[in-house]
Amino acid sequence: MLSMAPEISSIATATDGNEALTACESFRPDVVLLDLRLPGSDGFQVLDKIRRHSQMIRVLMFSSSATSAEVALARQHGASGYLEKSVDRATLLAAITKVAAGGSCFRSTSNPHHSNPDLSPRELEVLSHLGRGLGNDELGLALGVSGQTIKSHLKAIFQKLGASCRAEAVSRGYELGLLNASRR
Amino acid sequence: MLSMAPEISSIATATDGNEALTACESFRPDVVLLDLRLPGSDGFQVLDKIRRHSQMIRVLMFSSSATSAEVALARQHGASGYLEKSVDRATLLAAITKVAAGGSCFRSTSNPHHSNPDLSPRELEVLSHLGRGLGNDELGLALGVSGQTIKSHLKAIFQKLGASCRAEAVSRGYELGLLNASRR
DNA sequence: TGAAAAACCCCCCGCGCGGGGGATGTCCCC
DNA sequence: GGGGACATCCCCCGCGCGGGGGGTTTTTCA
Repeated sequence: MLSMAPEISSIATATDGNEALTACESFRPDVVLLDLRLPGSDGFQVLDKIRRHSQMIRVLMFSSSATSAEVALARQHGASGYLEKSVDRATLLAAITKVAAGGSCFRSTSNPHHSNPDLSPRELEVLSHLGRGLGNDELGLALGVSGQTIKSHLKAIFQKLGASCRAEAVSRGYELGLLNASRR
Repeated sequence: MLSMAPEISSIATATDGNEALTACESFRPDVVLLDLRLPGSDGFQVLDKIRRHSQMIRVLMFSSSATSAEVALARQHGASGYLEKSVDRATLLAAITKVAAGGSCFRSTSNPHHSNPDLSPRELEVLSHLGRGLGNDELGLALGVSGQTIKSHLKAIFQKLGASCRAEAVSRGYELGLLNASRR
């Protein structure tokens, strides 16, 4: 996959953690694609060592499965992203270039058009009220629609933002500049 | 506190002077936060050994109390700063980055300007992970405690922030400056 | 040295959230 | 006229959140 992408040069490969570490020292890559399950050692340990050795090297975790706990751990340990191995070529390449540019990429499997999460006006309005601690019905009351409608909007919001719950949607709202702490 | 600061990586911890010394040799940190009262040895002795071993490593003394004699001693022995343990999060982080950049920080008493609904360090850490869409058990996994403990912390967080759910807590976190959108 | 705060863990329980199916009507634009 | 995005509304269902109790141990600090 990588060899066919003109904007990416695959400069080294490794079959275990030690190889990866020595390769990092030798070749100083911009991005490391790191498997979680490695022969002999834990992927997170390798991640730690790479990060400890150089903050310039950005690490993209690459695993066959993605439990949210593992994704959180990866983020905590300083990974720049987490991808399932099942992702398609375009998603993988996009993730690598994004990470290389200093960005992060933690959930991209289901939503290929995540670069600009254009929420509809109504969805933005719902999002802006999410941080008030209201239930679906109360929110519906505030916006003049039924609670079921709020649920529908929320489903769309979650998918577009790559969120799994209201709290994450709010967080992403702030991260993406859709929400602003000063205005309320 | 440190684990939540994106610009700072806590690369090692030590429980006594010897551990600190070996850790310094192994990890070559930019800055060492050094407690004055250490089990077995005097903090100043450890400070001397670190400085003797490498002038590149800058040491920030960290003590529960700060007599002016101790502060003066710390300066004489080559410490780059002296902080009381009661300092707030912002002061500590600012001091570390300043020292890392080659500066020094010896002012003991700091601003009582503390309008924050003071969450405990652990509560702040939990709050900072709330926007990731993790459940209580997953969150506990990420922080190394049980899901029940997360629930307990959340109860306290909700009460202190006046929030009724995770989403509202995240929102208040951003409003109060406890969370920052620029962390990645 | 002792009280207070913080961190940790456990129980029960109701119900609302989130995820899976749908449907309908309105715009707009090709 | 038909396709697409948007907005509205409905069903079912599992389970995890939030709220109410109860604890212990460790750390902090006066």
